[in-house]
Formats: sequence, C-alpha cells, structure tokens
Amino acid sequence: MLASQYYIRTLREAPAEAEIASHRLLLRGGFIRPVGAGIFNWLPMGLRVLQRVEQVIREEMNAAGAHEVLMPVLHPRELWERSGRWDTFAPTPLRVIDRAEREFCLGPTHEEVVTDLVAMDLDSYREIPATLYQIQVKFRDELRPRAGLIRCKEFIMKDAYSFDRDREGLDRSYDAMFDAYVRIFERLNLPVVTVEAEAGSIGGTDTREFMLLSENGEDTVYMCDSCDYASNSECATSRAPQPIEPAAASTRELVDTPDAKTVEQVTAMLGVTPDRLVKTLLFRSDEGFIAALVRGDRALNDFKLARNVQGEELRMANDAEVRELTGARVGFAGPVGLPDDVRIIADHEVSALSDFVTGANQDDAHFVNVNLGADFEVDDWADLREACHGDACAHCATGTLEAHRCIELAHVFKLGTKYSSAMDATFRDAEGTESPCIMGCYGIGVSRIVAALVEQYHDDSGIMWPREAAPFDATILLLSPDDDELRAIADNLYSDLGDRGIEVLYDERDASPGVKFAEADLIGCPVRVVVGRTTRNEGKVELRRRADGHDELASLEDAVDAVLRLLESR
RNA sequence: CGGGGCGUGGCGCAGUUUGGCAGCGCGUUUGACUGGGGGUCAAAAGGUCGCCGGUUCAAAUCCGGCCGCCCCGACCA
Repeated sequence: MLASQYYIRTLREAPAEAEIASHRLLLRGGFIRPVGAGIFNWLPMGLRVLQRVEQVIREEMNAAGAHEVLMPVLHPRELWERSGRWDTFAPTPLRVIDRAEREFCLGPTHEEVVTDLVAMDLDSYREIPATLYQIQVKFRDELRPRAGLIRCKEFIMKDAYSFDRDREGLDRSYDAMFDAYVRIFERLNLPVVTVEAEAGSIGGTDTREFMLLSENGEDTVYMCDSCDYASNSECATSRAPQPIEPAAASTRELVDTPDAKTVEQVTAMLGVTPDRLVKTLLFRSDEGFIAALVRGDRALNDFKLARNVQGEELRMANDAEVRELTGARVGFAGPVGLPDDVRIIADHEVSALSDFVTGANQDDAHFVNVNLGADFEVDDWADLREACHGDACAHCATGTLEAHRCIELAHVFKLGTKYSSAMDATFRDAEGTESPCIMGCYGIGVSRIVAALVEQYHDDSGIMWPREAAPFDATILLLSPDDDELRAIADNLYSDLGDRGIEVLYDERDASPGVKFAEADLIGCPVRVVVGRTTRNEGKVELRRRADGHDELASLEDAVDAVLRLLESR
C-alpha cells in the first residue's frame, strides 16, 4: 500500500475523551473514530487489524471443525419469549418496533436464533455433533459504555454454538473450542489466563473466561500464588476461618446510634473496627424473606447468595418491607429478634466472631456484645462474601489469593438443554427416541481483542502490533522521495516484499523524516525498513523491530530475507 | 440511574470568576527553503462559542431548560 494513496489519518494530539492507552492510540493512529458513546467507526487501518484478528479466529474455528454461518441482527420478540429471556436478559436488549408494531431486539447474543435454526434443520443423531459460529456485530444496552473499544454498545463478537447427543459429546465439543481458543490467543500473542466464572444471563455450567491481566480491565480475578486456582471475583472462594466457641462472656447491650446507617458511620460512632460488626442484608425471594449476614468489612456476593436460595426471584427488600420486618428504617437491621419466618444465612466468617455489633431492629440503635447462640441462631452457613486480596486459598493448604485487574476476552459455557428444550431443538437417537440437543456456547470479543492488544503492546510513541494482528507486516520509509536512485531502491524492495506475501505500507510521501518516523511508531507495524542516508552511503537499508527496538542493517540483496526473518522472530 | 467533570475553527486548550472586538498552539492550504525523529520562514483559509429560551444597550461569559461526551459508582443498609 502506498501511503500517499492510503487513508492515513493520524492525530498529533489525542482527543481529550480518551484516557486509557488503547482508546487514545487507536484514535491517534487513525484506526477508529467515535460516533457516539460506545459506538465507533472503523477506519481502513483499523478495519485491517480487525479483519486480521477475525482471520486468525476463523482459521482456528475452521480447524476445530466449526462451520461459519451468518445470523441476523434483528431478532423477533417471539423467539426471545420462547426462551423466557425477553424480560430477563441483562443487560436489557435494545428493542426496536417496525411499522406494523412488531417488536424485535438487536441481538445481544444468538442462542435463540441458532437454536431455532438448528431445530428446523436437525432431525437425527447422525447429523450431530455440529458446531456453528459467526463473526458479527452485537448490541448491548450497557449501563455505561466505557474505555473505548473495551465496553461498547455495539461491538464485534465471534460466537459459536455446539450441539451434541450427550454430555460426553458436549465435553468433546467444549474441549475442542477451548483448545481452539488457546491457539487463537497464542497466535495473537495474548498471554491469557483462564478462570472460573459466572454464567450470568447466558446460563449453564462449567463456564470459564479467558482473561488478559491489565490495569485497565474492568474485571477482577483472584489467582492463588501457590496452586493453579484462578477465578473471577464474581465467584472466587476463600478458605473459611475456624469457627470459635461462642463465648457469650458479655451481655448484649442496646446503644443509641442516631442516624448511623452505614457501617462506616456506626463503627465511627462506636469506636470499633468494621470487622467487629455484622452486616444484615434483607432480601425477598420466592421462598420468602432472607437475612444475609456478612462481616462489616466484607461485601456480599449476590451470585453466591442466589446459589443458596430457592426459586428465580431474588432482590433486596424495599424500604417498606424492611420496616415491616424490622420495625425500623433501612440501616438498622440485625439478626436479633427478626420474625421466625425470616431465614438467616450467614457467611462462614461470622462464625469466628464474638461480642460483635449488629443493627437493633429499631430506629437509631444498634446492639453491641452480640453473640451467636446467646442472642440468635443462624439457619444456614454458606460462603457469601466477595473474596479479597490476601485471603487464604480454599483449594490448597498454603496459598494466598492475589487480586488482578483484567479484561475478559472470551467466555465458554456448557449450556446443557436450556435452549434446546425451550426451542425444540431435538434429535432422534438410534432407538428413535427424541431428546433435546446438549449445547455449549463459546464467545470471543473480537473488537475487544483489538483494544486488548494495544493495552498489552504499546509504548509512549505508539502501538506495537503482533504480526498476526498488524495492519501491515512492515512499513518502508523512503526518507528522500526526490532522490531517484533511493526511490528506485525502495520501489524494488516494496515490490519484492509484496511478491513474498509481505503486506507493506510504503511511505513514499513528500513529508519530513520526523513525520514518517513518528507516524510509523504510532501505527506500529512490526518491522520498519528505512531507505535513506545509510542506503546512499553504504548501500544498506536499516531494519528495526517495533516491539523491542532491535536494529540491524541489511544489504539490498538480503533485505527481503532479513525482513522475513524479523517477522518470524517474535 | 446517582455523583463529578467537560462542551469555544479538524485536534489540544485559554477566555467565563468581574458581561464590552473570539484568541493561542498544533494541524490544513499556498509559496520558498529544508530533508534522519511531528523542521523553518512568509501568507491564507477556517468559528451560529453544544441547542433552545430568558435577562441586558450589549451574552462564550449571567439565569432557566434541554442535549451530548468523559470519569467514578450503581441493590453492599
């Protein structure tokens, strides 16, 4: 590609809206342009990167035996009614209405569509296993788009869906996808870690996420420093402490805590640390009211609570319900003297406390010196709290959990029959018995990978693309475009590299050397070839590897091979 | 949705407190010079100051409403 003919739109200064490196550099380098919050144009250079990432994914998916399809963006409401997700999927799908007032959503994911597709086409066990995938735009009505390409309202995703006869088949399909993902991230030079995760609105079990550790990520993972346990903070567990014998040495006492509704206010007023307080959180579920107890310095994990509760519904009690249950306004709930039908579930850590503080179930008052047994009974013990950095690992004897920020790049799920049952995706086995397919689903955030690559590979002057994702393999800078001899050398090199399958951005523009160097660094092709002074004086071209600044000289005859070698070297 | 910040030529910003000619740097265009890290000189183009309304002799500036963008948080009592 001749730079003079190409659509290169770099910015000398980053737009003020961009804070993180990937957002800033993708804008500056002329890869993307904003349209609205979480909505972007892909410029020619950015599209090349996106397409190369897609190509890596496509090759590995095909190699794993998956078949590419393309499904629609527009999903009829009826389809989502059948899976029951029209009203429950979070984040809420973007909805649209046509002139006949038929309702649709813009697909946030494609379980419904693909399962319906397969339901129509699939009849016999002879036709499965089958895995279908697509690379397509997805829409999600995010609470808040942020961080450039990392969280968008509209983004590119590769989603795959497997259909099997039985659990063993699902395991094989799942493993095949898992292995393909490992190869994809290897080829893209992204050192991901896989972690346990929550299935969320997709559903299913055995879900794992592929995470890139990065300060600018929005997720947190906990990794054990001793064993190989790694989990999203959503479901990370830590080792429960040893319960202590209830001492009951002290007697419960009522103290005035006017207007002290938060843990912070109560502990400040009473002069105790938050780990001496037990927080009582009231929930409403299908089975009735639930009081969840965690230590004052801990955060309750709602996924964990939900796992210990029957039924679908689980929400915080509202102000009126709190008053009905406790006789007090929000902020003064405690386990002592709650109605008998309120089920008390406590986090294991509470069992190691004595003489603690709780709400008194009356306005502006708390209890001190509360003790298990003496003052109240716990119905069920469970792991309810968010894990914390430094917690003891629950999976080995000696390890400690370490918190890391990360970017979620992919997520794989074993779905089972959730969708195949709902959408009638059934097959007949050899005996003629009809059963629903056993499904798995596998997603990769393609556009998010582009951002992740920049987060992982950049320096102060620009991007350092790994070869498989780079917009061009190499760039040639012709520093003296008016010098016919040098121009002929650069022209030849450009064409020779092209003949060898190397995609080159050839900067033959009438611009100053400084501009060309700065722009080449910003755009970040893996190898830079300079034709200039050294070529005129010594008959050699200069090669530099963008990733590490490695420099070398090559004679004109060796130049093409040298470029190839540098491309292969990392 | 709650909180905070911002909105002024393409980009980055000053000017708003205290109303009085709409400015600076970069980029762009033209010409000359230059030619190894966003070069120099000269000239030029480019703005309904986010939108609507109000106050005023006069509004980028004050008041009201709305819109957009960015950041933090979002049932944790």
